[in-house]
Amino acid sequence: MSSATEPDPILVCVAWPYASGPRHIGHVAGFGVPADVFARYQRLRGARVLMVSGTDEHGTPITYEADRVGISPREFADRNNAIIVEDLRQLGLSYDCFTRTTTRNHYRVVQEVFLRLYEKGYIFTRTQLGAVSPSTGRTLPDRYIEGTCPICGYPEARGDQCDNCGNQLDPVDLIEPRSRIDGERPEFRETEHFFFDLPAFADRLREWIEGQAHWRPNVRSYSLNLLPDLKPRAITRDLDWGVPVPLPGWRERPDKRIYVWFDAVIGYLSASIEWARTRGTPEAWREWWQAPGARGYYFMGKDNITFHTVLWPAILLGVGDLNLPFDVVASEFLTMEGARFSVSRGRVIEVRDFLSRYDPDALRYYLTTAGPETTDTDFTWAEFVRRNNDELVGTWGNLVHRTLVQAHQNFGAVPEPGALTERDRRLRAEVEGGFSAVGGFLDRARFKAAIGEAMRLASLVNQYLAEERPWHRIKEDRARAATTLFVAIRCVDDLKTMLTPFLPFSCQRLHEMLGYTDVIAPQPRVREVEDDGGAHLVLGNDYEARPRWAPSCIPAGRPLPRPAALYRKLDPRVVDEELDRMRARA
RNA sequence: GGCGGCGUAGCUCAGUGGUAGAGCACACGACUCAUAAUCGUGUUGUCGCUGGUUCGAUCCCAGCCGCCGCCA
Repeated sequence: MSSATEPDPILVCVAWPYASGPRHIGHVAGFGVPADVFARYQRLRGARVLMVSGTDEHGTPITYEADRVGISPREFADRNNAIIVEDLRQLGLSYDCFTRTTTRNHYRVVQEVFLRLYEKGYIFTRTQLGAVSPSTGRTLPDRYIEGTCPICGYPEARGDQCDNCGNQLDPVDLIEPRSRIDGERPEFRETEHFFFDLPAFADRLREWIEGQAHWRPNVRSYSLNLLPDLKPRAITRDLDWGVPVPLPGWRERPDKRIYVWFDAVIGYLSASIEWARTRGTPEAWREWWQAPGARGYYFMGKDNITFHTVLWPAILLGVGDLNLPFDVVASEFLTMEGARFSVSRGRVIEVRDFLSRYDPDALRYYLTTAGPETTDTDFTWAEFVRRNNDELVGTWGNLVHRTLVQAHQNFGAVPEPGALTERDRRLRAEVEGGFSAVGGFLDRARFKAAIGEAMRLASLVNQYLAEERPWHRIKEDRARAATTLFVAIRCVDDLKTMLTPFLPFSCQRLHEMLGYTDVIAPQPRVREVEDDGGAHLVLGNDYEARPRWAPSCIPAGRPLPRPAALYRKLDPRVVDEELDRMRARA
């Protein structure tokens, strides 16, 4: 039920990081941090939020990487899952359930979805020619095959296209084809696959997408552009690593698995179901997936738009009875010191590496204010240090510190105010207006604008202190200084609430410095969950949804502890140190 | 080859059919409570190029140049 006082349920679906290795800050910039800011804000305004994701662990790349390391795909996925879970925990991403695609629960849900679509006639079989490695018996994806281009004679054309002449190719046509893995010549065999009948949904998708006026324009137009060319899409592969096809005669086959893209998007649903089962309320997921007022927000990088605006909605339409996405918030790409992230060239900074030297809120601040929200943006160490020192520490951290130090030293408590002046009231009104201004931006997933407004208000409070000069005034008019500091503390308290979605760690510390004893920024925990005999890691927690998105009522007289700095200023030398590290990896 | 994006002050980026903004950098001033942080004032631009639509375009359209991405 929806009403003005109780917001509708909010489902926050976050793209599933691929477990082929540790993730870098570009990955979390695109979906992790924005999604968490959004989820935390929604909880603060009292909405019931369910935020789900997990590691995406099937697919050919993982089997190859595992082979290279000499372990099984499962072991390989286990390792990376553990690393990624720890990264996300340290970043404070408040998932309700961050799981993985190798759970029994996920297999079951994927197979149910498959069967439902199959029974409705949206899935059919078709025979095609596929490349197979003779020695391993494994299928080779087109881009893992190279050979001489039949059109221009370029000797290193890939199976899907020739980098020299740009023509699209079929691997069967390559002259002297060879595997990029081990150089051997692939065999081409007939193979039968299942296809999902996407064209059957083209009209419904068009009608639906055209109605989504609130989407980011590029997401909407990009998606509409895809529709005229929709073709049936393969949803199985010749592979032994993945979800088995749940049909008689297929289920037992060791060489046929559901294609990773199909199983991964279903993870949103399976993770929601896992969350509900684990907490002993197996039907609770329906509140976010079937209630008419529930809204699903999907966060991802722009490379994933197709899956979230076309493929997944088509699956949902085919299954029926499940809500389509309300918004698909796609971010652009982050680059690193002027070029794409490149693991092989050392142009990369992994999340865990970053967090071993810098605070999570410093990274969250940077990724929100300078991240790829609407256009590609570049991460540079110089800009990271600059924004940390000038903005996070200088404007906001310093406002908190100067205010609390003065209050603590002179009064030991929130000072008792006298009558507020016109100037006092003007500042209070402006800062309190931030709840609707910042909130309005956050409701529309406009994160840069939201944090920019909060920071602008912080500057206004600094300006107010510069004018009122309580440190000077206190010598002749202690009562007036008390009022000024009282006003400033209430503003700081307001800004703390507004900044909590962005900076949960430091705002929780500030919350306590202001004498509160409860938790405003709960953090996720890692725990083991039993799953039909196996166990897997889950990142999550029970977060309260309690309305706190409202002006400060902090009472005068409340004792204040001695304040401590919220943030660390960075030595500009770290820029060169980090650049040296990067060069050393190259 | 098809599709799409981007090109705005030294730098990073906003933005709007009516001749353009923020932060940083830079200069000067104020203050000294505060992690030498803060506050104020000021300077900076043929809004990629060429045409078109319009009374008027940086914002609409076409072509071009440059950078980038996606798809096949």
